[in-house]
Amino acid sequence: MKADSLHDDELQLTRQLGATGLRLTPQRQQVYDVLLQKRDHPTAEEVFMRAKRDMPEISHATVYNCLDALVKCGLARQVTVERGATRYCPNMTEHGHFHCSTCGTIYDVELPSELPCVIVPRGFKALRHDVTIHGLCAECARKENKINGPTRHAPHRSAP
Amino acid sequence: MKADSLHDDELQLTRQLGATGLRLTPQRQQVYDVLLQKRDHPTAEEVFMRAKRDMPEISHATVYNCLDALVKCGLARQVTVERGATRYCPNMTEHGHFHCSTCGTIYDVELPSELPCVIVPRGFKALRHDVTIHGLCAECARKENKINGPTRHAPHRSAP
DNA sequence: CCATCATTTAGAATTATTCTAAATCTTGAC
DNA sequence: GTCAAGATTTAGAATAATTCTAAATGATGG
Repeated sequence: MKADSLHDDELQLTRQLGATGLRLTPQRQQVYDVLLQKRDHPTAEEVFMRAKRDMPEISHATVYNCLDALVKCGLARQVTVERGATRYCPNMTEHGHFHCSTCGTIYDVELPSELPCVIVPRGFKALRHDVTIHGLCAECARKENKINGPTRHAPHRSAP
Repeated sequence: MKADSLHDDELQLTRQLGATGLRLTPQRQQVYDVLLQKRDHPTAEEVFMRAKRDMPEISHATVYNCLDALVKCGLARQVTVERGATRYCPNMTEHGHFHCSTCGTIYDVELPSELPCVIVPRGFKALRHDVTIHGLCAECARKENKINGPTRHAPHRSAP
């Protein structure tokens, strides 16, 4: 299964890059692998450091180039939940992001299948969307309760 | 009406800052005024330049401080739609943002009143959310059609 | 009036991203 | 195959965005 999915990923990479008029290069493959290996929404800098372990000559500019190429060809998304470095996410299924304001961790969260349509002004052309929930992750919420005393439980959900 | 709403804004500012344990200062007032005067989602740098017109001695760091203070006390939101400088929005009513990928302009868009709940993992505490739609504004969509030839009209809406 | 704490300031420092020019690689035409 | 054209990578410089620092200023409570 592992080998198959690796093969699938590589196939996808070739196909999607090709369809966008971009070449498959060892660097782009390496950057994509890094994204797939640890899906913790790394910054470009973090991708750079991880990619260097296997490819010590890779440069900063190349990592940005590769990330941009992956975004352009539809294999990764930029994730911008707060001021500071942009993060990258290779999960291209429909999902949102939960951002813990305390520890900064970003979690993928499922979005309801029946999403309501947002009416955009006449003539505007909507292509994609991002949904981010800000709040506290379980661990940080627990720690906060210890300090401030527990509050009544709100249901574990949030609009939208 | 103008004077009244200005007065209201200032009252709000004092109240909200106070409730958060922050002081009302001329700089914070000036930065808030700048946000209210032109609601085009300016960057900190743009706020800085506009604030300087009336308050030439104001510094960069102070603008960041003031913007953070306004965000903290609930009078402004950070808007992060893409890589690069964070933008600021004093519209605190429930709304999303439309980001034109071509010209970069950001528009406030209404969100449906009946937003579905996003289920967040057990123990997580959701506090607020951001919805961004990416696409083309009317003008950029029109220009693109001129170049590529018109395509069939998609309905002017987008999930979610 | 004094002590304390918050805020502002200029500018340095740091972080994030983009740019540049040269080197390398790929591809397609011949 | 060989060559030219164009794409990609590289190191490092340059720029942009944000944060930090230490000193000065301002407000508040006793």
